Order: sequence, then C-alpha cells, then structure tokens
Amino acid sequence: MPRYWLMKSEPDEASIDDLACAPKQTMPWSGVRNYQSRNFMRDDMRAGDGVLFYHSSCPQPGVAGLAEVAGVPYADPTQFDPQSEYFDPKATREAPRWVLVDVRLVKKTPLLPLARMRQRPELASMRVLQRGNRLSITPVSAAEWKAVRELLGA
DNA sequence: GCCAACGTTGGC
DNA sequence: GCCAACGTTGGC
Repeated sequence: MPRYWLMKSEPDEASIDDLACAPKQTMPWSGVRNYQSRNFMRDDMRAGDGVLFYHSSCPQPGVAGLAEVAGVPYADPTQFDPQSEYFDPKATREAPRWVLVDVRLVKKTPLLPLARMRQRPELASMRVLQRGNRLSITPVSAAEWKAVRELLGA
C-alpha cells in the first residue's frame, strides 16, 4: 500500500534545484524540530513513499516537484552540532531526539502554486491548505496525490 | 511587516 | 496538570 506525503522546504535553504544537484539527487531532510512531523518520519514513512516537494515561505509557494522517501529514518546529525542552527542541547547520541529520512528526486515539475491548489475542490481536504496548518510534513491521500499529479502534468 | 493559528514553555 | 505568555510558522 503506497503512502504519500507533502514535505515543506524553504527554497532559500533547500530547493528542488538543490535536490536535483545533490549527489544521487538525494538529500537528508534535516532540521525538522516538530514532534508531529518527526513522528511521521520515524513511525509512518517507508522507503518508496511518494513525496510532494513543497516550497514554503517564498514569493511563490507551491509544489515544485515529485520525490520519494529514499530509506529508513535515522538520527538527524544537526541536533548534535553546536555550530548548527538546529543544535538541540537536550539531544544526546544515546538518546537522539530528532530523526530524518533521505529524500530522492523523482521529477522536477513546473511549479503548482498554492493559489491554484486552493481553486481545486478535489484538493480542499489537503492539510497544507487548511487554515492555520503549520506542519512541515503532512500525509497526502491517494486521491489528493492523483489530483496533484494531474495538475502537475506528471 | 502583519497577523492568525498553533506549539512550547514554565510558573504555580 | 493547568493555562497564560511567548515564540514560530507562513501566507498575504
């Protein structure tokens, strides 16, 4: 049973182009510091799950491409690095607090702007469109995935 | 820059 | 364990 996710990234930090240029077109999804989002990665993601790569906090927020979960979750190394903005002094290597998964590019697409997603009734249920939603990782239903893929022309 | 919404913190 | 205050997210 395939599963689908939407994962937000600020393109200033990690854009779809950064992913396309990364070795093996794969990057660790580091920096998640929200328990719900962490739990999705830790408990629910499987290698091969579909990912909508979403650009947030930028002039044109929206889905910028398709990706997939590339492996099993493991400790996010940035939590141990005092130089990192994601350093967490309460995390230890014995008891890591934050995990991540690797994400691999499947296909960069023309941007599907958030404003256009809002116009589609079949996407109205998407978590990312809900008022006040702040989760950086949200599950996507099979129907939503199919509808978004069609809008992406993918 | 504004502000709505929600998560986290910390005093009690 | 409550809950007010504070911080963060993120679209606009």
